[in-house]
Amino acid sequence: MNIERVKSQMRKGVLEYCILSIISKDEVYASDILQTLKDAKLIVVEGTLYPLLTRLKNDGLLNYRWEESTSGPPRKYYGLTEMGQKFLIEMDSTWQELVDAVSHTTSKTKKK
Amino acid sequence: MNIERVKSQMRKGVLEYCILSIISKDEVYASDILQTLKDAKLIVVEGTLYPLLTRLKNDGLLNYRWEESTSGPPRKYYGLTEMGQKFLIEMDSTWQELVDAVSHTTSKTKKK
DNA sequence: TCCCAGTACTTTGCATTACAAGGTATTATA
DNA sequence: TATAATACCTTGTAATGCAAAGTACTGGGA
Repeated sequence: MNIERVKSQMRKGVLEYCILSIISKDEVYASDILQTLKDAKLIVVEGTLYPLLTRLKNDGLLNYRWEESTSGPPRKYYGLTEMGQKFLIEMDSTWQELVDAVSHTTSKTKKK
Repeated sequence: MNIERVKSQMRKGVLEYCILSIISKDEVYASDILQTLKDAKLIVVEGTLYPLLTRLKNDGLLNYRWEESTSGPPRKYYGLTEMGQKFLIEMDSTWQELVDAVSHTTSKTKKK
């Protein structure tokens, strides 16, 4: 048991939420997402992100278009589907409820 | 993909944190913990909680003492070890950092 | 032309763990 | 003795983050 494992565990739950949110703001491709998450100190690696994007796409929350790049292979630019937008709104509340629940549970007041 | 699965995923990461926090406030046994979590709308079932308590105990964050009950089998009352207390403090920051990271990532402002 | 570096996307295998479901043990009551 | 209530424990499954390795496209230099 170490604090890194805990951090990783906590990240897990919010990854999809953050990724959908990032995509909702801008059409982006995988490396953009990695960079944005890294800027926010949410460390994620390729092996995590790609399968997750594929999953979200298969679930109908995302779609993408190929775009040629001048410096390498073509990129997949992702965007939210209508369903993805609705889902994101639900996730907003879900996250907020969790934050409230945690702050309730961890408040300093003793019960009893 | 459904919102329930997402909720469950988000819960995962904070369960240990919440449980340590609950135990830090009071010596409690499993049913107390379940009730407290339920009150905070963090749904957890026995099959989740017991293995988790055992894990935290094996990691040296918790200890317990048996106490006779007047209405059934004896109960395990859990308390935090010194190490558990230190760990809880680290988890406080970890959680706060995550909340900040998420709010940063999901803020409405477009980058670019 | 052939190789190499850089970029981007994909796949495989593993370890962790929440949960459902069922099991064991103790006590009180009928 | 049953039965019910309470409490703790175990097993099997599915999901999934991550490390590591693989595939594929582009452009520049020998």
